[in-house]
Amino acid sequence: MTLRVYDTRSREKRKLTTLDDGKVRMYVCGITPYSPSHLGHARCYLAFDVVHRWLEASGFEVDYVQNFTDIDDKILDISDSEGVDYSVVANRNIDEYFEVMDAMNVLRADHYPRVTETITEIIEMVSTLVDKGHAYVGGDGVYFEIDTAPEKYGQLTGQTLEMVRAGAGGRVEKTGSGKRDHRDFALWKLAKPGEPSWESPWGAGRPGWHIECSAMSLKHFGEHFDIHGGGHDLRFPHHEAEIFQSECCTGREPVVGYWMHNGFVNVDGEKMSKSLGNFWTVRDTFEHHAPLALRYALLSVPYRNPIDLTPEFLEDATTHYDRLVEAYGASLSADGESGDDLAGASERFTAAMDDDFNTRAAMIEVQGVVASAAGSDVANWLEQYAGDALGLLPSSDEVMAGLAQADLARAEVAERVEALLAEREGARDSSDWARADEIRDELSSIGVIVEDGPDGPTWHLA
RNA sequence: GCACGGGUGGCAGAGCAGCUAUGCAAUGGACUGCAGAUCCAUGGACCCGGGUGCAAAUCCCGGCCCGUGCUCCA
Repeated sequence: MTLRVYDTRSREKRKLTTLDDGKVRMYVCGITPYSPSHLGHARCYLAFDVVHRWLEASGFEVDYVQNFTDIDDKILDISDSEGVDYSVVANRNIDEYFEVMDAMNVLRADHYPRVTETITEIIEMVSTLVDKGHAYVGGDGVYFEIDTAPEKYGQLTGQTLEMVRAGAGGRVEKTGSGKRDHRDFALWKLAKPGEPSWESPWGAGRPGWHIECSAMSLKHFGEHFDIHGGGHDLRFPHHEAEIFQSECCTGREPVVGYWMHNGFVNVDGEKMSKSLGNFWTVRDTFEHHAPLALRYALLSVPYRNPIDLTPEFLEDATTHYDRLVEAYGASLSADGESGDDLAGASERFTAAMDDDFNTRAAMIEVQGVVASAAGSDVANWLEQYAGDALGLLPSSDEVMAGLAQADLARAEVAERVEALLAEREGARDSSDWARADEIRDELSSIGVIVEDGPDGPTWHLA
């Protein structure tokens, strides 16, 4: 089996070969914590959580770094309006991020560097770029000069310098007053009065948006690393800017072996975004769907494709997720094996995941196993594939506790239900359907669902 | 406008050259007083027009349509 990964830069799936055999260095652009996490964040970090898990399942040692952009214009806007320090806003949303991601079984990365803890390295990197002539000091900050490395333009998006100039029209003119060329981008922004700032050779200020990722990856991984991930929208300008910064700083290229970009979450066919006002936070979604059901939904489309989110889509996923947990619970409680041959499912699952992490195809195999008979072998299979690899299962303790609780709840009403059912059977025997249905309605009103079968009625709690 | 990606059954959504995708829904049957659940079965799709193949959702060319990027964004 060969793991193949789609690389945005070469626009093809390539066998994964890493700098050091058996080891993967992976950097994923993290959030700017100025608001609670939304479903777009969930999709991204879920996607890379699966990458993380599958790389480990495939025997790689993974060093996973994900940053927090904890100082930024939007954070400052909010901290100003609330009259609190920027760190209050950032920390609040970082805590929230971890809470919702934990709930969705997202494994922790190895490092979560923050911009404000990487200032020294950022200043060093900017200094090097200035020294090498790739950056200049403008009136309001330090800028990277695109024309010093024009050959690096468009590696991820295919755009040329001329296209960007023509296409962006007048809109870019207003950004960055100290730029020589509108395509240049800020490495260091000088502070305006009252803004939080750090001392630098160019005056007090803070880092531009792009430089942090270059500085952090250099700090943690060195001049080259294997996988760089992020949302599709980050390809330009953010990731192309990183290529400029990192490669011009170290002189080593390419800085990244495989660029991976996840597709968007859409609502009614349009990108979900704050500016369109059509976004849902992760927490909102938890109101109606279990965290792992949401995970199920977001993994049921391959990570590169857009997901068009609808209530039906989420309900569908919830149905499947419930079935998965039910099958897992039944298999945990089962004596003996199912007798089904699960080898084919394992093979197809592995082939699917090896093909650029095709979670959709892999989950079809999970659905197949879910539909098979209960047994300890099924429980083991589900733990390995649906659980460890896809992160879709609650712990066995949790599932067993859930079953025990359900038994308890059932026991509490059992006596009364059995009495009513006995009366109903009497009514049915004498063909008194009105009375029988009346009793069924009564049971239904206290949350008991009655189902008649060949061996008499069975019941369960709604 | 330019760049990148996509257009598959009622819906969601895989497949990306030859073999039933799958799920939900639908239809028929079994079971049933009815309902529900379950089981079995069935139908139904590849945006349009060319081209290359023995063979094309699948590759190539040309349209049309949609999304994203070109400005902060996962």
